[in-house]
Amino acid sequence: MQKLPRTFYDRDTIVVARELLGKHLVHVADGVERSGRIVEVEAYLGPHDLAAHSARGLTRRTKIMFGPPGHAYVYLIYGMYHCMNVVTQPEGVASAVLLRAVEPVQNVEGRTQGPGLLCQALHIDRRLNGHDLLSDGFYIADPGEPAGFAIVKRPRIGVDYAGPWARKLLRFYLKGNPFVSKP
DNA sequence: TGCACGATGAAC
DNA sequence: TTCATCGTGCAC
Repeated sequence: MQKLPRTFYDRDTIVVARELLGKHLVHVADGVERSGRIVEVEAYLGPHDLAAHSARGLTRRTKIMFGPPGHAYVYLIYGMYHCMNVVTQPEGVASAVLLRAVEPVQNVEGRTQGPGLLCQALHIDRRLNGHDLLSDGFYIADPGEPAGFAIVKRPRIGVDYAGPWARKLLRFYLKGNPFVSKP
């Protein structure tokens, strides 16, 4: 299975988000390799996107989003769940793709439909924040499946406070897939 | 130094 | 609809 190259992430965030669907997220922890097929994502376009953390500018938390593409941006939300993002576009452009749901592939226990559950099932926490996704142990790969699936566009979840940005169709998922968090 | 509030999920 | 639970960002 081919690991995605840096150039895959160094492109327009919406393009990267759509093309991440069907790819496999792989994480090796405690000698166990866990992986899931990405079925739902959301694009966050900094710094003008009011729904993105990067809208507040460069801070200690968001500095990863401003960094080079192909790195993981993992943060704690509501004090109890983690969210996994992939940094996109060149260094200095604060944009990322939130992984919202995966379909279990290998060594996955529990549910994976939703950003918090996804991280829990694949043992992802904020120790992985800033991790290079081209390294061994934590990466995204192309399983080489034929691109035959339909993609659905919807507004993002949980960002109603973001005014006009809340209504933009920046959430993408595989049509009819049972592992999508909110069809 | 203090405090209001989430890119959530599960229970009621 | 409500609540658990805590790091972050910004006001004092």
